[in-house]
Amino acid sequence: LYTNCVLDLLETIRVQLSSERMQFNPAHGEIELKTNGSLCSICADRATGKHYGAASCDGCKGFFRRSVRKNHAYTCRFSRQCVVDKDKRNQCRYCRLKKCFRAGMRKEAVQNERDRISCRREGQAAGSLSISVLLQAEASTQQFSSWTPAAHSDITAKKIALVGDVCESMKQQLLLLVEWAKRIPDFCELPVDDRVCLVIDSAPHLGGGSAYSLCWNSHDDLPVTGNDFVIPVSGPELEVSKVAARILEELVRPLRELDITDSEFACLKAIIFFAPDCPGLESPQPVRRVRFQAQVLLDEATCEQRGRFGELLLMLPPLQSVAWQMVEQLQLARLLGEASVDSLLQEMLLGEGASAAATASTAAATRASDNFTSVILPVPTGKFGSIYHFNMLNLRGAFLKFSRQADSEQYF
Amino acid sequence: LYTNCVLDLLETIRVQLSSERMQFNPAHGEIELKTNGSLCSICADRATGKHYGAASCDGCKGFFRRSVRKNHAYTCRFSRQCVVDKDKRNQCRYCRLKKCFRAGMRKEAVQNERDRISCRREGQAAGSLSISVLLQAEASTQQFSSWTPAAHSDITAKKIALVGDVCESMKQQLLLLVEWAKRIPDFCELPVDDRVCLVIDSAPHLGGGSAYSLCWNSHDDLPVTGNDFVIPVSGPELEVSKVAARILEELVRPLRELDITDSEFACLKAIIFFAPDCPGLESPQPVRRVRFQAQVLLDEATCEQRGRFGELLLMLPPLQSVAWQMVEQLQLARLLGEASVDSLLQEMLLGEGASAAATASTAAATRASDNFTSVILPVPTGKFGSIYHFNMLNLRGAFLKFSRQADSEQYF
DNA sequence: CCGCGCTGGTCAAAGGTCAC
DNA sequence: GGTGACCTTTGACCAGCGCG
Repeated sequence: LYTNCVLDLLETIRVQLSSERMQFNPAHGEIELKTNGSLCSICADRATGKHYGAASCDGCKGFFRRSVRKNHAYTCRFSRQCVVDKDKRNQCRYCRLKKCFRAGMRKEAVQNERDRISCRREGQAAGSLSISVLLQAEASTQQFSSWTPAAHSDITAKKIALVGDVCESMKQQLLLLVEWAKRIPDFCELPVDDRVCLVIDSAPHLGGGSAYSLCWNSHDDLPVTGNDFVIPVSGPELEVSKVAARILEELVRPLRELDITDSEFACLKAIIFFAPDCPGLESPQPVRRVRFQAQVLLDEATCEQRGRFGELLLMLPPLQSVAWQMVEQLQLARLLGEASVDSLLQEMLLGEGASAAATASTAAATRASDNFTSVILPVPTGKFGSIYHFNMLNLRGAFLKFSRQADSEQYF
Repeated sequence: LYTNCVLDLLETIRVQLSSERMQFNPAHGEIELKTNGSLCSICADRATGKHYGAASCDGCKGFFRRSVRKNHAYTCRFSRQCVVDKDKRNQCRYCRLKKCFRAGMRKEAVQNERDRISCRREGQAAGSLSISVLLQAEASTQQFSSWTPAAHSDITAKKIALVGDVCESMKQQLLLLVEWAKRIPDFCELPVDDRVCLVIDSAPHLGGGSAYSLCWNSHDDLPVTGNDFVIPVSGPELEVSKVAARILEELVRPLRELDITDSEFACLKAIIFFAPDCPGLESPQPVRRVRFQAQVLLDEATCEQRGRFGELLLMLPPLQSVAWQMVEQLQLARLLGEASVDSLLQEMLLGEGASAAATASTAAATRASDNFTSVILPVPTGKFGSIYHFNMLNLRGAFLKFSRQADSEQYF
């Protein structure tokens, strides 16, 4: 459950970061079309060719070689967001090296002595999981998402999110999560019961929380939900605002400072999703194995930047904590009768009260999922009855009821 | 404009030619002693090469750079005709700078400021935190603990832990935690309020979770508390047993498989303790810095073993989750009246109901703390009143009440 | 054969450091 | 706070190697 929230939070940050990048470089499209190969992709100086995997100038080439050779560990004196251009490229070596890696330079391309280039060593012996698989899964899921960063220019036109809107956003993210998981071979090879377990358990982390912290407006520092609502830090609903404040402070700010890449984001998402401690898991070992592969991939994706891998992994506890609080707030609001929690989401997340209204309210979602192919087989009812695991929210029970409904099989 | 370009071009060619000449003339040393090429064209000191367009010594080079960088406007106290030589070059800045320009120095050749090098202080620039500091803190704390691993040969002789026993164990761990923190210089340098925050906030994690998961009996797979009780997986109290099962499955088993070393454990403990997201923290940045150092230390302590660093960090989410559940169970038990939670622990962890009995029941703990030196200053009462942060457990409030008690200052 | 692309290396002249 | 002897980093330029 909490994993889903976390994943949702991540999604929001990722989208925001990509929109931020577009804001800061509005004309990069034209320039790169004309002088694609002649500009250094790190500092925009005149490039002298491809070096270590990226078009770059002699300066960045030499800098990268020296840094890799001497195994330098730079530290940014500011907030790891320094501008790297021709004039300022020598002002922060940490950010320059970071941009080298980000531009595609690989430290394996730096040879010592006069080595022959050992070209064909790059294999996928580490397992079937790879960065490209994760990135592709992410890209495939993106097309289902109705939300686009470019559309978020006018913040004042957006409605303020109430608890119900947050729930709706989480529901949408949940559907996308299933699609995402189906794109990962390791997931498909798991036992069907465990597949259900993982999706259900990770819902709040990836479906709820992550979407918020990622869809925040860079101008106003306000989180934006997947369905185009603004979550105000001080709004009409105190619970929602509290969560928004925590998202900004504990998740958005650190991730913004880290300036997470797409690859890193993809790995982090997989690490959160493949949770071996997921309650009710029949065979945790395969899941643990996949998570191990994912965290090793993340380590590689951070490109030897001192402490970066650790900082990214240390996002998980606050992500879990915020997701937890978010679900708790939703339940609280429901108990107080302040919001009309969608009955589907209620079943999925809160595990109480099956209602007849569920069928109607899930109609839209069902239509959206018509194109989805089935990977998770229909869940045999009653199989989960014996499983009980302490949890503030009995999600498995909720899913059981949900899966008994006729139209629910379409989600999987 | 064009003239300038031409002049610049000429200068470039001239520089290139002179450097070429030097390359082709390995015996230039003798010759240049006679010619003006080895003399600073500003002060006639020995030149160290061409700088900013003119042959000059290090002194004039540095003077010119500083003057240009800081955009200094000097004035001559005499008639702008001062003699500038090796002895008198520091007597008039105006005339020295004038002569620099006249000798051919161009202010365009002075570049922007670069990144710091600061390689000399790298030995201690990594921070005062080190493995040895952490190991020493751990060792110093151990002596206060009454529990010794060797004494645990007879598992059958131990009593089965009830909720009350677990609480008692947590209270002891809390006291040890304060002692441990005081051994870390970075902790002592924090503001007093933030020190209190960290201790209180990490109490469930370090006082509860990790203490149990690490004090387990290797023969019988049963967790053992600090005060020599066994936590049964299937015991009279269902809540306790559930926690025990999770501890074994999610914490003990993975840690046992990893075979965590003392150094790694010490780092992990510091990473958990220095939580920048700790509610109520005044200045999170120093805490984040210390945690960064700690996680880098852990990375180094894992000795390049593939994936080991990640696996260790991935212990934190389940640790947080178990700690959370444990405290929740204790509160549940208290509500049901099944256990007599020690009033001190109740205040510290559950944040409710100050009781007169607290003084009596903490007598033993107070005696034990007589030897502790005071590092955290007495907490000014009322200072935390305005701080409120959503938490399942209002620990800060609990601590406030606790700190108002007369004997509580001894703990810090 | 020769040019091209991408390695490696060199070292003048930039930079920064820190007792004085 | 400036000075300057002393050290590190930068990047324009050159050579070597594999390839089409």
